[in-house]
Amino acid sequence: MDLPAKSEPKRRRPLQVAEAIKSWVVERGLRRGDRLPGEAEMITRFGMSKSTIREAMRILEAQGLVETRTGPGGGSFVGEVTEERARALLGNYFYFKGLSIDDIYALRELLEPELAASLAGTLTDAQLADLDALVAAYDSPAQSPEEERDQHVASLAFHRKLARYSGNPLLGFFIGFMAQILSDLTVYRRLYEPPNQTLWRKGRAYQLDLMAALRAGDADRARQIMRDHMKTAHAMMQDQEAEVMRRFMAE
Amino acid sequence: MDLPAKSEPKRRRPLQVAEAIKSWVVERGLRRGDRLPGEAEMITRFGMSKSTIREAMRILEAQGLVETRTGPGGGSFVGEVTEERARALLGNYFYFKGLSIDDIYALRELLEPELAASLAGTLTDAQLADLDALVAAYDSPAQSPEEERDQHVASLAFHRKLARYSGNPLLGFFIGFMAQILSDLTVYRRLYEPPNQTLWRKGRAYQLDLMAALRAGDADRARQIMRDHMKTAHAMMQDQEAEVMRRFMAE
DNA sequence: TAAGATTTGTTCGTATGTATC
DNA sequence: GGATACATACGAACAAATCTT
Repeated sequence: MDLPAKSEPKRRRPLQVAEAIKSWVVERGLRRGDRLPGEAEMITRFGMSKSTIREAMRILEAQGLVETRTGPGGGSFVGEVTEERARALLGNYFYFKGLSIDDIYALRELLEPELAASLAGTLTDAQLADLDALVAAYDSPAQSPEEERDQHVASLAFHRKLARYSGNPLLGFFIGFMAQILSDLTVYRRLYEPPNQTLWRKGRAYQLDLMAALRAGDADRARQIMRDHMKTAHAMMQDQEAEVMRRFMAE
Repeated sequence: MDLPAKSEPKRRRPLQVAEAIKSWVVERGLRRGDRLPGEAEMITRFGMSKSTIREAMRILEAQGLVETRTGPGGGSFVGEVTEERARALLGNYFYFKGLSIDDIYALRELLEPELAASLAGTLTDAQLADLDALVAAYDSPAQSPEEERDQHVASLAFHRKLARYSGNPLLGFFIGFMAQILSDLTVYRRLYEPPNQTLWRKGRAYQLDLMAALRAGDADRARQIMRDHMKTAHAMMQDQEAEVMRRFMAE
């Protein structure tokens, strides 16, 4: 572990220590769950105080890179950054950016159809069953605004799950991120009121058609269904206030 | 500012404080540069020790949400998350994910052409001049592997700049993120050796054609040029080792 | 330039909480 | 339950940075 030169200015030491530990993890190719030196050892190795070391660990924890446990056998461990945390951290960036519904849908309309096409015929029975379970939330038309909202959130969960099943981690993350934003937005404001029977019928039809195409391995049809779906969803939300993300995402 | 109940278990207090401060910032709609209470006030407000408060501030700093300065008039301030930091934090997520060249180009081929099309005819003279300056790095064929590498990095900077000029922050970030990964990768491994005259001619031709289409406001042509460009670039890198991102991104 | 004021940054000793055996 | 091993929290003293005069 590189100690920052003892002659370094006596400021921002926690950050320096955090960066040193990061490099150390990379150099050794450490994996999730691997052990890091304990507080006591860090203190002697870096020649810095307990507080400084602890602040460094908080930095790494905040980024999701380490996890810490107390007790015997405890200590700090390399911690894989979860998708949830990555979404939250990226969400903080867009908090200040004034994202619009149009911005999000411009991308969804590009990406979601390709995702659907790429998944056609590749899903396992277990995965298909999971998706069916989410579609089941659409079984009957919503009787109240609350139910309508729940159905919309379930539909976004459907897209997130599709995204996770993608073999492409980048595509999966980008789509999951957008679904998360829309999902939060839907819960925050109460969109989609009042309940709308025609809308329900359409939404359900899309999901069922898509599942059929996915099972059949018909990529072109899956792509086309998703394209139509996105257009409809976009049109539906278009009237909403333009600016989203006026708060930080949950961690 | 919500104080976590004093009866809370005596663990993870810095994290609780950090979350409380986040909510406080959101509730008040604070903007970049707005002042946060000083250490002394936090200590009394939360009834916690200096160390705990400081660890909380390190957490927020690590996420890019606050900045801190010493001295009179100093203190902690709301700090807008920079694009650079957001890229680094998201990069940490993909560090563990084993991203492949194909993953990245699958998305570039979808997104970059639409970016080019959306920018056609919308750029200011100053923006066009900035882009020209980057194209100038391609003026003459590379004489060495180092020069070749510099040219490729310059070309990725060209794409990052295009992305920044996009009116869509989401599209801009996604494209910028991918360019950053490829740029780091190019510097890290020494791809594209030995120098290749034909490649240089092609790369230069793409950039010039694209600039012409952007100036002319010809969206369809810009899209098509970018599409071809992506296909070529993908093919060029396809032989490279599949796995990228075996280190953390620079902050 | 220098001194003083103000605010964060760092240290260290002590005490406490928590999980495992 | 007691012993052990580890992180967690506290607070007072001191260092460093930076603004003002």
